[in-house]
Amino acid sequence: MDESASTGTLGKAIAVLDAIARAGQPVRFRDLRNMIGQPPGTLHRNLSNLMKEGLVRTNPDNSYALGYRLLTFASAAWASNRFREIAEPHLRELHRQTDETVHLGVLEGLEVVYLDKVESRQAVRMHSQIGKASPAYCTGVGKAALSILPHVDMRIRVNSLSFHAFTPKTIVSAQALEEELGIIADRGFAFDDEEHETGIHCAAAPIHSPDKSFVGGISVTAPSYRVSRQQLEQWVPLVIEAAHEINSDIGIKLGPRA
Amino acid sequence: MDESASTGTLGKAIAVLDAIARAGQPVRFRDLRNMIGQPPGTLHRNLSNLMKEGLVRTNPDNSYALGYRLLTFASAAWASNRFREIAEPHLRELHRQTDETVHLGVLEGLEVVYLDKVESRQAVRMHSQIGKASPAYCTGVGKAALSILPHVDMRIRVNSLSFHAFTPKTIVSAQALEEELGIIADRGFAFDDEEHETGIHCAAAPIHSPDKSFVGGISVTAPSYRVSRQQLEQWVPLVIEAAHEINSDIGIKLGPRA
DNA sequence: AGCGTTGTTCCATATAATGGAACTTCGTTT
DNA sequence: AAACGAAGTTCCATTATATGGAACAACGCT
Repeated sequence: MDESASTGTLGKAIAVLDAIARAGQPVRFRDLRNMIGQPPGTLHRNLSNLMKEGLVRTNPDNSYALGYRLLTFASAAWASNRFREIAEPHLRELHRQTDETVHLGVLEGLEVVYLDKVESRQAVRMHSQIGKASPAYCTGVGKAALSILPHVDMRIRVNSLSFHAFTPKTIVSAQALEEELGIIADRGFAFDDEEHETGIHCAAAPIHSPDKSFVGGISVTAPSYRVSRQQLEQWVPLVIEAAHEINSDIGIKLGPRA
Repeated sequence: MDESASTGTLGKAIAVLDAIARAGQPVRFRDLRNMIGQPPGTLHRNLSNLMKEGLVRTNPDNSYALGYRLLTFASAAWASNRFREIAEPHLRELHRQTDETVHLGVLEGLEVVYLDKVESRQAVRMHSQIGKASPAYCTGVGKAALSILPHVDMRIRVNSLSFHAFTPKTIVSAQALEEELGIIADRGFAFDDEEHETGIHCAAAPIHSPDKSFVGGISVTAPSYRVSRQQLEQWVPLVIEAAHEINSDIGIKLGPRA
């Protein structure tokens, strides 16, 4: 695709942040050198600047990790997000109806970023999923969102994907995905049938702002062993209804042009 | 603090992000111009670059908001944070013992950033507090953390504070704060007696890595109407014990030099 | 203790940011 | 609806900053 327009100095600095994020654990200077080919002097200065800004911190063993200020930015981003705010009561209602985990996600390029989550038992990590980015092609929310894109846009994205078989059921070809998206577009909802994680399936429906500047989806997720496919199918009308209400609310609360 | 060393281009870009974050709502181009005095061309390019990087997004009405990628970075920062991970079971235990809200925070300059939270009823917004930055001088965790800093460092920070009386009980002078921090340092724990928010008080204890590269605290917070000062005082040993265990675990799990 | 590796500093050069000004677009008023 | 003013965008010569090779320092391993 056309990534022609460069973001210059900022891009290099963010590339460093991104490398640290992708590592998923504290990384050493040399690891970063291997991940992004910046020369020592440059990398060192980038890290130094990022540290001064609080976006990167060091551990005593000279390993680098993401800084706490990122949490502060994310907190602000989350708290001020109107779409999330509008969707929230509907997520709660959907959760009340199903007693299963409900997600709100937004399409960002080829990925879905989860904006909110309501889950039954706060069992494990409540917030761990917020902000998590997952591939759009193997998640319910992602497929639902892709399905409502203008055809040209959708094809461009589908054709720039590189597929990975997370499970035996993961869709791994552009043709198969396009076909699936066509079906989803027609019926207005998507299933994720253990395509991202074995034992987990979900039903999802797309949401969007009137002008499609915001495209995402909501889903009800459950473990296959506990919730049957039939049960999931019975929830579809609820998911769709919630999605429609969110769309309607966005139109009302953000104005007709939103 | 000595912020003398500039972060150049990156700093200007982050200043834009920060301005959007501080606004707490979508802002227009002209608002940003007023907040940070960047000339139109420069501001426009900064915004444009930040958008290409996914750190800023636009609403249809040309207002700017924080981008979703910030959530992804924060998610990674949170998930990979060893201190938080180590503290977590102790936060849960403290919560089990008190049945009130328990916080973990880290000192960042003059502020406290909340890294984790365990609360009784997941009533309102579970994650809303994670990543939130609050002034160190009027929060239990903040005062506890400040109290264990080397004296020089502490004085520098205290003297660069600008105080704001959030409530009638807020400490608003460097002298009073230093005195309070001395008391806290001696006894090893802090109270926040409605200093940040009327009707909310808490008991806190400092935590830190052996080399003080990480300095923070934990607290039990409760509404004054429901939990008396006496009750809070009875919890102090529990808070201190949890803090000691966290300190010990950090020493063990991150190695003696951590 | 010595050596190889990892991380840091320096500086002439190349590159990207700067910001004034001209231009376009949008929203508002008459 | 047209005209006006304000908001936002583009352009480009100038200036400031990033670049990265190389020399240097610190660390950790045997």
